[in-house]
Amino acid sequence: MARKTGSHSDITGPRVRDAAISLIAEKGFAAVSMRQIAAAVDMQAGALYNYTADKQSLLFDLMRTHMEELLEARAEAAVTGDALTRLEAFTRFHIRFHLPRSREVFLSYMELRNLTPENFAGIERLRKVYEDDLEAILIDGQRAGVFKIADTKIATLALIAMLTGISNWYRPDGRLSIDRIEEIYWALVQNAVGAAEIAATAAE
Amino acid sequence: MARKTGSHSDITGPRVRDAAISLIAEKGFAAVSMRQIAAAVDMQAGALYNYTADKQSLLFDLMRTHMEELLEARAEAAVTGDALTRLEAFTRFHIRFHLPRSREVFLSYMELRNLTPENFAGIERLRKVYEDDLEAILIDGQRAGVFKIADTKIATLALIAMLTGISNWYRPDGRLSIDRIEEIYWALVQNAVGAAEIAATAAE
DNA sequence: CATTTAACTGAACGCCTGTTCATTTGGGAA
DNA sequence: TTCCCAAATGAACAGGCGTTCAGTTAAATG
Repeated sequence: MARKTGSHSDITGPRVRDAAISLIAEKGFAAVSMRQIAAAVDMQAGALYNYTADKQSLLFDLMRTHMEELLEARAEAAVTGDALTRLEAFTRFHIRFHLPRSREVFLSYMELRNLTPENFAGIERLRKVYEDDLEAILIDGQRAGVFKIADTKIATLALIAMLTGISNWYRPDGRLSIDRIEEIYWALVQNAVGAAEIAATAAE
Repeated sequence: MARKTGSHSDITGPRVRDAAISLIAEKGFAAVSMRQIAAAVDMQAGALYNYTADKQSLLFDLMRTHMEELLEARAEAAVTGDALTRLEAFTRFHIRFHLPRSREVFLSYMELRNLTPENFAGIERLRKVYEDDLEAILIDGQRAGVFKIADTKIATLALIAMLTGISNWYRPDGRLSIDRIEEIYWALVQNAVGAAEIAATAAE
């Protein structure tokens, strides 16, 4: 046996990537073998090398693609307006983008240490773009007196950690809908940056 | 060669555990071999089996010990008083306990999926005790009208994710001291649960 | 329909894996 | 000082690892 009926790189390529994402998210990069990935798409391990140079490149490609899709989606969902409006847009975007991608989120946060130093630097650079996007909003709001933040850099990391943590417990069939989660976290974010406090004070 | 001069299980045991924590935190459980751990303490791989039944038990012991030390330290640092006071104590305790234990934190959050189902259940049970501790504080404060929280369960997870995220960027020689980090995060936590807002409203 | 090319197999490579065990040696007690 | 046991060694086991490649088959091209 050799080439399979109906086989096409356009079809097999995405299937390989999808199987790799699932397996790596479940077991971890180091714990998943090329033979396991191949078996998941009903192939022999050797055939995977039509789709990736090696195992390391496969991991990097998955993570880079995830980060690029994140930045691209964020750019498309860009919003203008005051800091509070933009913070709300960021919060809701983050949740809506990440919740349906629990495998990729898991993978991207867990497998950084399995990247070579060069590949790691590449991913970190993309991650920093996203963080800077949020920090710019916080700095703006701080300057406008709308937010009350002790340290915008720390607040950025704290908010992203809080929001990304949703992926650790969210289940599509769980107690809370995505809409409800958005509302709850938007309230938490608003409070955390001191926006609610200012609002209450202004209402005096 | 066989038994080494000055060798004692009381000494070698902790050395093995410490080397295992460092290596697993750095590379991940699946990526670290028993031979690598043994080499870090200058032994042969076979000798490790004087200290652990197998590789899986080693991981489980490391994680269980970490969680038990967390719960024990938390019990010792217990504070009575109103919800705000106890929330502050919890926040500061969490930071002070976790910051010097970045390896264990990393390991405990990353390697859950490498536990067998039974071992996983054991660790999750301990984790839940800690989460419930925080949620009890939030529920109390909510009832007393001191906190303004949409969903105490979610707020619990959000706060822990935010606080534990510190371990991802904290460096002992970094820009911020532990004291300063405590202050910044206590302000964020206070805000997030709506305590600051209540305070501001009351000051009208 | 003939030819080329893309997609895949299956075997092989050297190396590493967790774990076991007979054997050896040092430490502590009698 | 003799004895016993704790604490290691180092070789061996069967099996899995990432990766390569000659060979085979289906699809695409003309």
